[in-house]
Amino acid sequence: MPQKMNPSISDRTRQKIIRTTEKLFAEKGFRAMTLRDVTREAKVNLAAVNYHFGSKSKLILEVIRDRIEPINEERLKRLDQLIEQYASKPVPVNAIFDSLFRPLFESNGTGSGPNPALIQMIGRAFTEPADFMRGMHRDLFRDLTQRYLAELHRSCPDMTIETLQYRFFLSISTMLGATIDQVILENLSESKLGPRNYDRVVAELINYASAGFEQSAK
Amino acid sequence: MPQKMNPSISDRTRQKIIRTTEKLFAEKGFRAMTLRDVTREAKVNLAAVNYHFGSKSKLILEVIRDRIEPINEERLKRLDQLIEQYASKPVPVNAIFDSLFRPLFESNGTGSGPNPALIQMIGRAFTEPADFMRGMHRDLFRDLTQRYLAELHRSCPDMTIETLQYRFFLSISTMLGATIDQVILENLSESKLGPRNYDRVVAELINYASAGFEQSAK
DNA sequence: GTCTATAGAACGATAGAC
DNA sequence: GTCTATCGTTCTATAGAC
Repeated sequence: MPQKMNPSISDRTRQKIIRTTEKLFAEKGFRAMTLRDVTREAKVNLAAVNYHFGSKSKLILEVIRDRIEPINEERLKRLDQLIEQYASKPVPVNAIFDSLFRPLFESNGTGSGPNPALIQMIGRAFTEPADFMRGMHRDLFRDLTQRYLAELHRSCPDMTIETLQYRFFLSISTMLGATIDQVILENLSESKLGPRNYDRVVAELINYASAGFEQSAK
Repeated sequence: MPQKMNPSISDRTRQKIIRTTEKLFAEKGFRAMTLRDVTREAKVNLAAVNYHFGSKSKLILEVIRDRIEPINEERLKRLDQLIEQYASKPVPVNAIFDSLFRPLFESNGTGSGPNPALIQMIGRAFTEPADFMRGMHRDLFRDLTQRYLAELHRSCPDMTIETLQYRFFLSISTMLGATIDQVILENLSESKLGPRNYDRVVAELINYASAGFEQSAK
């Protein structure tokens, strides 16, 4: 039976599988990422995946869950800090989006700066059409969404709930698009936007989404 | 040898394959969409796909290309109309985005109103990680992108080229996110945003992207 | 916990009759 | 142009030795 309580033993195998899964799922999606790919690149035995994780589905679900949960915790932590900081006054929209977007792009999972594979993997997890993903979306994001919608409503009290939901959805879409494939960005721009300048990407994303959400211009 | 010149003969088989491919690729992506699925649902023989299209890859490339090209033509037609309409003055950003987004959501491919499967398929085509898609992205969108970037530059002369590219990329991301999966939207909103209210989606999308792009608020 | 070997199923593609 | 039948490949998953 796989044990999850003692990380000091040699579940280096486990960790190698997780890291390689993250990378290959980000690049290729669920169906195109084969266990043979993963085990070959991680330099572990093919049978190790089923021993440690039970199945391919359970592997990918566990990897995604393990990566997203700390990010969502960090998001809520920052949101709470903002609410405290602004006392009872509404938090500015761009500060709310900062707390929502930045933890994703700063997340590493290993402890050393932004992790492109992880960022891309989370975008992929959202657009992955495999059936077994549906339930996970709800589990991981329902409460978070309600929390952010409530806070945005407090900041934009004149906006109808429906409009608020539409614009929040568009903001999430923008964030996901910025994570999935920077190759598209390179193709579209024919410029040097690609090389993982996440500081700039995050800053642009927060400004863009805030302006789009509030639309005080029009 | 498959013939493409005479649509009056019975390539009803061809058409049934194309429509079913569109639907299943939109739902499941390239790898998870099997030819057995397609031919079963289209009620044609399994061997018909290879007879008419040569291979699974050629099938999906042909379907995507046939659907996207008319949309891109319509986009450029509307953009030209705007330029004429505004004489030599810069075209407002929201009008530019209108010409870019609306043809996608109004596209049908069959001649009768918005086609959800087609809209979703185009979003899927962008996020599809399969290797053989890369070249197609560039073929179909490089010129279009350059054209729109040039026009947006004329409307926002004070914006640096780099910023312009970043924000245009974010606008494309927003559009794609709005096409791919309305199930996510339903999960996130727990509301009745889902039922294909494309008029509302397009209007919100254009306003959102225009405001995000210009950011005259901040 | 790691390995080899393989079962069992599904896939894309094609040969050949009609 | 449509069909049946099947080849060859690749996949997930597992049995069993070490």
